[in-house]
Amino acid sequence: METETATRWLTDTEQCAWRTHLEVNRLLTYQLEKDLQPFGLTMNDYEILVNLSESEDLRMRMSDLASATLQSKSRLSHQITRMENAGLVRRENCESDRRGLFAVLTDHGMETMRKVAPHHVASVRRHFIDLLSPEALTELDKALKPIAEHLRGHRGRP
Amino acid sequence: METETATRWLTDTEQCAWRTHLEVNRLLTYQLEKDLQPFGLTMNDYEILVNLSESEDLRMRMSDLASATLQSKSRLSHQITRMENAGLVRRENCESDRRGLFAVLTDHGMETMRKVAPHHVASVRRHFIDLLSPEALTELDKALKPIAEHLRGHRGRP
DNA sequence: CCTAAGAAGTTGAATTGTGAACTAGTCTTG
DNA sequence: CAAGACTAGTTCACAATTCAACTTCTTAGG
Repeated sequence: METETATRWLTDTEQCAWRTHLEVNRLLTYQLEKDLQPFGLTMNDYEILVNLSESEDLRMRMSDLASATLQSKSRLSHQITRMENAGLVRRENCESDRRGLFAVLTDHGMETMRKVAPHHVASVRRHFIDLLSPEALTELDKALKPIAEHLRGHRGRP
Repeated sequence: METETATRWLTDTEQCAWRTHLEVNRLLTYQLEKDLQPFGLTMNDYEILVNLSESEDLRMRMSDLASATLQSKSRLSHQITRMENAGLVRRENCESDRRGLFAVLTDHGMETMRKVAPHHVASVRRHFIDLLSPEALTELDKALKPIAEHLRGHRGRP
C-alpha cells in the first residue's frame, strides 16, 4: 500500500536549474557530435579511442571497456565491430582467459586519435570549459562528484 | 593552411570536471530512464507530455514541439506516431495553415501524466536535486545558463 | 574430477534514430 | 496571377541500440 505522501514538487529555482541542466546536456552533446562529424567519428568512437590510448599496451578487455564507457556488452560488441571495419581497433584473444577478448588500438586508430584530439579539445573548450570561470569549474566539479558517486552506487548497469 | 597553433590541452582540473560532467549526464539519464520504465514511458515520451500539458489547449504544432524538445522533424514524427498508437496523443489538422498539424494531449495522456509525474519528480530529487545544496543549485544554474545561451546561438538544429 | 553456476562475448530480431527525398501548402514578387 | 522559393510534415532506406537467447570457457562445491 502506498503511503499517501504529498509530492514535493520542484520549486521554481529547482525546476529552472534542472531544465537548464537538461538543455545544456542535450545541446552540448549535439554540438560536440557535430564538431566530430567531419572526422568521421562519433563521441562513442572517440571515447573508446581515448580509453584505449590511455591503457597499458593500448588494449582493454571488452567488459572493462564496456563498463568504462557505460555501455551494454552487446552495444559495445557491435560498436567494436564497426570500429574494426573502419580499421581503428582490432580484436585479440586473451591468453589467460580464453573466453576473453581485447580491443586493441591499431596504428591507424592511434593516428586518428592524434589528428582528431586537438579539434575535439578545442570544441570542448569553446562550448563548455572556456565559458566557465575557473571558480565555477571547480564548484561544478565539487557539486557533481557526489552525484556521480551516488549514481555509480545505483549499479544495475546497461 | 592551418595556422600552427599549439593545442591548449585541458588542465587536470578541467579534465576532471569535464569527465565528471559527462559521467553524471550519462548515469543520470540512464537512471531516470530506468525509473520511468515501469510506467512504460521513456524520457522522450515524458518530455513531450510535459510540453503539451503546459501548452495552451494542450496542443502544439509539430515543428514547435520538435524545436522545444530539440529533436529533428523526422524523429518527432516517428515519436508522435508511436505515442499516438499508445493513445497518449493525437494529431489534429491546423485550420490556419493547412500544411500544419497539432499534436494534442489526449485524456489518457493527461491521466498518464498525472499518475507518472510524482514518481518522476521524486526520481529527479533523489538522484539530482536533493544531492545539491540550495547554493550549489543556484550556482550551477548561474554557471550553466550562459552555456545554454551560447549553444542555442549555434543553431543548426537536428 | 564432475557438475552446476556464473562470467565473457556474440548474434539476431525488433525498436528507435538519422538523413535525404518527397508531397503539399504558403509566400513573394515581377 | 503565375513561377519560384520556402515551410510543414511525412516517408523511405539505412544505421545504431536494445533485449533476449546462445556459445564457450571458468570456477566452486561436493
